[in-house]
Amino acid sequence: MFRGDYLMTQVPKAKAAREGSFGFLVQLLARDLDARMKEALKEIGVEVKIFANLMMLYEEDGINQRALGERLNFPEYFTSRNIDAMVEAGYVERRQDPNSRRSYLIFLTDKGREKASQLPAKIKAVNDSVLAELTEQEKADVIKLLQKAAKISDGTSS
Amino acid sequence: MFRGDYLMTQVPKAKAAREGSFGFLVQLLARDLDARMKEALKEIGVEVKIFANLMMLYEEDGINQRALGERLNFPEYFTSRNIDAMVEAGYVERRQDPNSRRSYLIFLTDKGREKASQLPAKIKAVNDSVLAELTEQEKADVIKLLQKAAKISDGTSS
DNA sequence: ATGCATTACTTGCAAATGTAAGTATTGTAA
DNA sequence: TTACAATACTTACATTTGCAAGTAATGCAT
Repeated sequence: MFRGDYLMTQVPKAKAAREGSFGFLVQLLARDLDARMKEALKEIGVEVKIFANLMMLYEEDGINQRALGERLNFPEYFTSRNIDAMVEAGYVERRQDPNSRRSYLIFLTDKGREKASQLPAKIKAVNDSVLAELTEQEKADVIKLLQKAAKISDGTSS
Repeated sequence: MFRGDYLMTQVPKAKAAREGSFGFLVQLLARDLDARMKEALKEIGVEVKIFANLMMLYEEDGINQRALGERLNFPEYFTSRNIDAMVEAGYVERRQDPNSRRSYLIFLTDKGREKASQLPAKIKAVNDSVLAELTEQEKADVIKLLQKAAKISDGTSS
């Protein structure tokens, strides 16, 4: 066992309170997810900070930076720098929006598309590993509940 | 409506994929929680980065930095600097551990305890506001499921 | 009791982040 | 048409972060 156990007197109550807090759990899981994602992405040489934008563009490119950021709830400055990094990595390119000289449309390069194509499997693997303890039904349930909390309609409109 | 809508062609599928991802939802909620907490804490003049440790100490002080960090899954350097900040704010004090000259025990000051006493209400308010769309049963469900994912036993052993 | 691993904590430094202020372009209203 | 607001994006600067390396004290095996 470990020395310091004598400090543990009367902790259970505090522990329960904290671990029963939605906020605490979400923060804990967010950090865990992030660490696992970082690991998984290392295998394909993609930085974790880039991956969300890259995935987004894989689903639809030719959008401007503002639109890209909005879909991920990222602030603009972040998207701006993120795209700098992706351009530098050779994953995307900025093209002038034919309708506005103040905005760019972002397009994946072939290299970027190739990298992005590897992302869905990684994302799924990480999500599955974090949710490994849950049954399929429970996974569906927790996602539905989180969507409700995040005020995201679940799309199933029938 | 807003210009740029012409860009939205064929987005629904991508949107659904992203919003159905556990990881995406957790990150989204984590940022939301953080922003709301920051707001709520502003009212009582407590920095968000400090609040978790302060809350922890309110539940039990007189523990060392390592133990404190472990309970929150925070890295040591973070706890170290966090305590610096709390000491500076006059919320806690470091006392030599009578059993070891290489560790400190952290105690709340009266001022710190007073601040900390205001935290539970704030935490509850933020959690409630994020989970406002859910019924009581759903709240309990989502917390239980997240605990299971985080491999935290829920304590109810019977 | 000596040497070496471990524990507890801190810190230097490079990189990442957030804020606020900047540029340039476009919309809009008198 | 001109002036003022709004949009799209960038960047300077101060702070925060994270890693790795540091200090100091302790445990532990020989």
